[in-house]
Amino acid sequence: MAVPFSPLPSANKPQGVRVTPASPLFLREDEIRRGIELLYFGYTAMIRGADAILEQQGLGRAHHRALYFIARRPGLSVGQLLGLLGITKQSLGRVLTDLSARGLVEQAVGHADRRQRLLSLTPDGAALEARLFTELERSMARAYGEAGQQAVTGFWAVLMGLVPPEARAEVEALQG
Amino acid sequence: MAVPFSPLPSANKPQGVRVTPASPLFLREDEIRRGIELLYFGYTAMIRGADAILEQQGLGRAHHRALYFIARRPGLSVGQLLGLLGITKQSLGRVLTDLSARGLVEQAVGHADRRQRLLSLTPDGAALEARLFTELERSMARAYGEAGQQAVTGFWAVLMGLVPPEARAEVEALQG
DNA sequence: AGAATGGGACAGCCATGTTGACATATCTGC
DNA sequence: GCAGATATGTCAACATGGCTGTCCCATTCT
Repeated sequence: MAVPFSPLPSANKPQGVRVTPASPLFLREDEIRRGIELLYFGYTAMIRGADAILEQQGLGRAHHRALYFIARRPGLSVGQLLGLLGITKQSLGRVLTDLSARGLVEQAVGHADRRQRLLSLTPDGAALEARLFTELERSMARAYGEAGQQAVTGFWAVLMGLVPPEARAEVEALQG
Repeated sequence: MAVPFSPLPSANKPQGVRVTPASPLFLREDEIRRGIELLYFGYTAMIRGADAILEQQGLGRAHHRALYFIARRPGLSVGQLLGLLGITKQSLGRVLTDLSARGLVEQAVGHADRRQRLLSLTPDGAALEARLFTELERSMARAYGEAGQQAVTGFWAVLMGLVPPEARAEVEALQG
């Protein structure tokens, strides 16, 4: 995947973003609220980038989430995807029906367990997911680059801390 | 506001969370995807905590967001809230009508400009917002505590980097 | 006075979440 | 091999919370 900086920003020094560092009393209400707000605005800013592409395809964010995870773990089962998204069978069913009807997602019968339907992207689906990913990547790479390598580690650590401990293994597994 | 740790965790050492640090090639696709996924799971984990309280009140997440920002900036105008939420007048109108009808939000005529409606929470509204905030705080404080002070600074820096530069001033202003 | 602005309200549409019930195919344990 | 559990799909119905378009009123600005 293309690295959208050439040359790479020097890895350890924050570039454009200056944030006031967390104080030693970083559990005060103000600093908690700062985190809540930045998480809200940062999250919405990141996903908003893909909306134009989705709209032009007549798809929504729910379709994007499904495409994303199928791209990330090709061959995952419907049940696994359900677990990742945390929605109901019906909600996901509509989305998968749409994506199959448009020829973006394929289903294969499970090898070990023939009840399972293993999901993967068709070439068209993969192409669309790549376009969508490029949008997310643009935001995220800029933020990483501006903040610096060390900040990225902290970013990951706090976010992983937000995930309930029971659910962390699943997130890690996705990234193995 | 109660700090839910006593004593405070030592401020500089990550406690419970171990994340593999970002590599010097931290703009590779894998590390971008890791950020996207952690942002998604972290964000949803944080807000999910308040859902039970909202449901028991017959309110939704849209109501929560409005309550949150009115609590954060009492006396803000409808237009300012509209700008923060990034939704349309109609969508916000429904929410504000609900909240006013339940006696959670009050509107006062603007002092400088009498066309404006300045929003604030009633005592009941403030009490509900405090309960909701406590839920978010619980997640966030745990994550901060596990990750450590330095990680929190990095967390902020990356998130601020995700916000488009034109919008950063508004986020900062909220937190001034 | 006339235009622009802040806010409210109508009707209606769409995406995406929910519950509950039920059907089918397949697997697992006894 | 049969009984029960599991994976998936599907139907109907409903709620939330976005959206558009239009119109209106009060107020402010020029």
